[in-house]
Amino acid sequence: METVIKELSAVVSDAFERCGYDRSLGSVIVSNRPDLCHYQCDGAFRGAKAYGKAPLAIASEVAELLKGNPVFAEAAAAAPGFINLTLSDEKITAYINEMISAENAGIPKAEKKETVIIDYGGANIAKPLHVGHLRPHIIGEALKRLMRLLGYNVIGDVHLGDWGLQMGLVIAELSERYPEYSCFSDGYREGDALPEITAEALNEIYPYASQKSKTDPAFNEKAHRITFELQQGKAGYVAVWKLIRRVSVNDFKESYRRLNVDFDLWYGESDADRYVGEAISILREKGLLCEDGGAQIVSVSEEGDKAQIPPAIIIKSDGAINYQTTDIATILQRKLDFSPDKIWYVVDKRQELHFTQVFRVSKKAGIAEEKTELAHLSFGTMNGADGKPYKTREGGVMRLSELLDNAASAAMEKMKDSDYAAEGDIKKAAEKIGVAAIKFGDMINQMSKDYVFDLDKFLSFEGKTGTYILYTITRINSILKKAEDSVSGKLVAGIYSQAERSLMLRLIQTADAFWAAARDKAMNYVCENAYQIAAAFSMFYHDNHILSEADINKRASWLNLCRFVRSLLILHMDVLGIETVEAM
RNA sequence: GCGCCAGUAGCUCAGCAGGAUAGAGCAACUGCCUUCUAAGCAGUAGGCCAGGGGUUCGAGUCCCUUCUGGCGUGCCA
Repeated sequence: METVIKELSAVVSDAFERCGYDRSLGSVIVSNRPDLCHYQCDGAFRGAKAYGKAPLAIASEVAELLKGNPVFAEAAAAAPGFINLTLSDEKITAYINEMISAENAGIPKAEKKETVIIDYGGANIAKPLHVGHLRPHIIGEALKRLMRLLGYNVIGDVHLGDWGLQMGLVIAELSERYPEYSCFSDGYREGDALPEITAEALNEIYPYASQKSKTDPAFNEKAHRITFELQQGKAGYVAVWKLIRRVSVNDFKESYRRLNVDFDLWYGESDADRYVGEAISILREKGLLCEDGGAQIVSVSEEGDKAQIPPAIIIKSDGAINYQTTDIATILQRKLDFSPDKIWYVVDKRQELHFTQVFRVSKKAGIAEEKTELAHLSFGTMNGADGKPYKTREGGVMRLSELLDNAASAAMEKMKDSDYAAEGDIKKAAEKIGVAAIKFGDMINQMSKDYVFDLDKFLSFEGKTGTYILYTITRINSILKKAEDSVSGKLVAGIYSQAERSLMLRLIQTADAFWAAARDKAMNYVCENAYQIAAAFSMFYHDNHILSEADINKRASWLNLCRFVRSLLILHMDVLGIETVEAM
């Protein structure tokens, strides 16, 4: 299937061409005057100058040709030069019938099955997940699902932050607390006992060590040395590091399970370590590497830069590598393993300069091929109601698990009054509703902007929320359950009401919304489309009583429409990585 | 200082390659449950799209500029 916009654009472009105009003028958009028409074309304005004609004259000529087409109930030129297109009920119905019988609601797939690596998550293993980790995980997961649905070969990599100074800091602190363990000395042998480490302990140790390094130069020096020695493979440090990594990742996985987030690759910065040597040799061979103040750097300034961009530091003066180096080595690794067409990084916008440096070095050195798209999909900060980075009431950083608990218990509270939720499933459903509220509430915002995270707003479960979508689905479930006649998934028979028509017009925009989301890497389009469908359904539901409908055909048609709306909403939620509930 | 990003209703945000009358949710006010879940539906009110200049037949959208805010700015990640 083709999306409606593509299909209509082709029809209108043909008409422009037959009238002697350039077919590029025939692009169609969804009407912004739904009172006048469903879709519109503004090409006559653009053609007016080139052809020396009034826009309205061109529009009229083209509209005249479109009039006979059964796709349209009406195709008319409107002053000062719009072409207004109203679809016929037959066309709307036929399109939806096609969607119903097609795979994935007929959303077309990409022409080429390109490989896309999405690097998202990126949590630092030195400490547990906090609310700041929410965005990269859920947005990355949703993008992965969207691109996969659209026919791309998508690889999600968690890319843990596990190879930098933060590890040196934690190990240095542990060595001072547990000096008796051999892993902190040269005498470590494989199998020697290691200190007990829990995620809870890391939550305290890392901030403590980080603070200490700022006031205690000797400790700071030690942490840097340990970082270097770890990267050199010193056995005791590697053993402790592996333990920390295991403990943290296990802890992360619990939150990932709750968030419905999963990865194809559980790599970290450390996994690029074996490519660091080769990456550095390439930089050296190409003559890009130079020494500066004891460090090995690569200059990245280019003609046309508005400001001097600082060089990438490949080897620090203390001998250790930093995360620019591991990110460059990771690009090399990915090229060798997957030869990706695109690598997308879902990372905080504050790292923009870092990625500019990494991308430039990689392209200059040929570590990334010229045709490979390297993109930093930056997201904004999650702020509290005061406009500053989100904190708990006590001023601390809220753990991600705590946030999820809060959302689940608020949903639980609400479910208690429900007559519908099955007793045993309430807890499960409440958890899903809480997660849906959080994820939808986040992703409906344009990702690059900072946004205000208002917990109460998410937990109110009213209005334009994930809960609204889930609620709409449960209402449909309820109808379908009560409709004893098992209507086969056959076709919609006709259009009986305005609310129904509006709903159907929303449904047919889905493929365009998904493709626009992929084009702009904007999951908020998918959220918005889901909301619009649910809202249109609610109106239809309110205006038409389905189960008491006496006309057999009408009733069957409506039930099928309900069934399709449900599956389409579930498809939206699935792309967003949000699970739905049977009843609530 | 320089660079990047943002500024749309009281609040939180949309506005998907410049199109016709700028939309939604919340909050406020009015209605609607003896028929499918009221976590809903319908309605009222609320805007010099930060200010100024430009490009265009047409600007919230593009360009310049001022103001305000956030972030970044060579050995943290």
